[in-house]
Amino acid sequence: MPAQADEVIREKVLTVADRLYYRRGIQAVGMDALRAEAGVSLKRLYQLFPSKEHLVEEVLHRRRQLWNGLVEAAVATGGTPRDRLLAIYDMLARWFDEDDFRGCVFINTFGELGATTPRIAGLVREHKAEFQARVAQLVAEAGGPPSLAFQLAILAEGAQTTAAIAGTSEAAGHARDAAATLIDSVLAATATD
Amino acid sequence: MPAQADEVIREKVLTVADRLYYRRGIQAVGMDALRAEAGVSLKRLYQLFPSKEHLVEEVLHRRRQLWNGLVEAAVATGGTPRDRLLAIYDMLARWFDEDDFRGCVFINTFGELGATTPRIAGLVREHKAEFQARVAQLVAEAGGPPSLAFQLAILAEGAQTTAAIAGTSEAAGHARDAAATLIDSVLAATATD
DNA sequence: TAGCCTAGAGAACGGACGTTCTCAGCGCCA
DNA sequence: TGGCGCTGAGAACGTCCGTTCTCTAGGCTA
Repeated sequence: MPAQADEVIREKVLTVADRLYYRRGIQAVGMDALRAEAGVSLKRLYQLFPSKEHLVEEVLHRRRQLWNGLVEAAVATGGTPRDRLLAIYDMLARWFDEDDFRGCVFINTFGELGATTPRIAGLVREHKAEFQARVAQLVAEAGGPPSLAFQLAILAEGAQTTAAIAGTSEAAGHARDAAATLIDSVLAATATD
Repeated sequence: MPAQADEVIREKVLTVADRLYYRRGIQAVGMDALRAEAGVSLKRLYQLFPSKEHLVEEVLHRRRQLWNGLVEAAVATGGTPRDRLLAIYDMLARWFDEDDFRGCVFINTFGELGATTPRIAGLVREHKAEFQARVAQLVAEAGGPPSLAFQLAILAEGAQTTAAIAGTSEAAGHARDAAATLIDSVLAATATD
């Protein structure tokens, strides 16, 4: 048996790394813990990923795609542009309620490594910029101005941070309510133009 | 000369630790770097603080008092309750514009140590709860409901996170605008009751 | 002046971590 | 069958960190 195909092992390692990093923090999870949990030899680990930093970057890349998928799934529910924007906060509420929720990976990673690892800080910045751009697109479809998109993105960030630290999911509902108020306020104003 | 008084050295160490921890992250700053920067012997360091964790807790305690002072100073500018609430976001804008701004210490520390050090996670939670309570008090004085206070607090958190990651200070202005909209929306609604 | 207490400088210790190396075992092809 | 190359297991290496220990020098008291 030629061991498992590289791609399968890669996925396994990335999945395990994502779970452990998210639960305990990146610096707290050594390559050896990863090896043990994933059932892979250290040699193979370093064949697949040249260094821990490369591995971390791939984990973040996967998280980014996962996040984008969640956003698109929420937005795809259809309805009015207003509904589609608010669906993002409903998605947040479901996420916050998961047992192992511990905040936004990117915010946590920025706090842990942003100061010492510029590459990682850049990845986090790109991810957040991408989300902001998506929100701006949805806001534009709703006929709202870019400033509303900024406000809605800030609400989403604040909800994630607040839910993580407080350990409760209620922030999602409050953010949703605030978003609805902001959207309606702006659309009412433009409607009267 | 009996060396400097303990209290003076304590302050010096705490000031240096705060600066280095904020700039580089806590785990990235060893006790030896602290010793070098503060010009104190390791012996004295461990006489003043029994462990690194105790030192970190004191640094966070000082940051909490500093933050509370900034909030009170902003709020003390007077004006209507609405003005006093919005003054918090003006304070944020000034803070974000400082050269060495790198986000909220508590959010960063939660991301770095929250998963592994429950005591520190607790301190962060307490700090954020205290801020929320203060906002709730100001909202109550403005005649608004507790839900508005939640929304305003989420905006403040989101602004801090967004400004830190993006490296720009514009989030404060957007958060302020959103806060004004939310406040006016609620007060208009209660005014019609 | 003699002895003692304290402080500072830095070595030392124990452990953790990222990364590399060794070595024994096993499949594969000539 | 015999050797080659790859594999996994884990030891080893170099470094760093939190914490403690040692040693030396100097000032204060008697």
